[in-house]
Amino acid sequence: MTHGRNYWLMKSEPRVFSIEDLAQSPKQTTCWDGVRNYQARNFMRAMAVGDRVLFYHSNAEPPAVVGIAEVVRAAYPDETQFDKTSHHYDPASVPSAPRWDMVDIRYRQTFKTCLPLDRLKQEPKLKDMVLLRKGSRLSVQPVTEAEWTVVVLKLAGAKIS
DNA sequence: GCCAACGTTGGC
DNA sequence: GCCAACGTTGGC
Repeated sequence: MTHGRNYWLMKSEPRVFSIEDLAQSPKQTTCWDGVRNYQARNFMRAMAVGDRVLFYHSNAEPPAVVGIAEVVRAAYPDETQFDKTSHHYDPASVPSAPRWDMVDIRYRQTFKTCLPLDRLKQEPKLKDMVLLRKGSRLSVQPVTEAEWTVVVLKLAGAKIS
């Protein structure tokens, strides 16, 4: 399982954009706009086409990893930063030096049963996951290959994807 | 709806 | 460059 690819986790509020919404998007693909945190942006800049993403529902009942997506386009400028009508408009960003980037991700699968945050916390091998760190709010974060394997194979019982 | 944890802003 | 004030995130 050494594909040279990297693994990530991305959070979305299902009331705003759920994994079902992703599955029903044109080409089952969406651009991940609106990220306005430098650390999260830098992780997106480190993404490559083919990287895998755990799709996480935050502010949900229960909060949970619900499935898998993949990166289909590497980082490029998020146009909403220049759109005055956008909630994500950033007046301090200029087109000659865009401050905020986004990537495109495509749906791959929804787990038969979601993996609630509580379940992840019970797994000793996941104790160092960024998601489980106290106070961690990063909406885009790295996942190690070992963590990916535990989450996808052991807990979700899915085929590696 | 509460609030702890964290990031950002801006006065000094 | 410090730090108080403020805004946001996200579990509970």
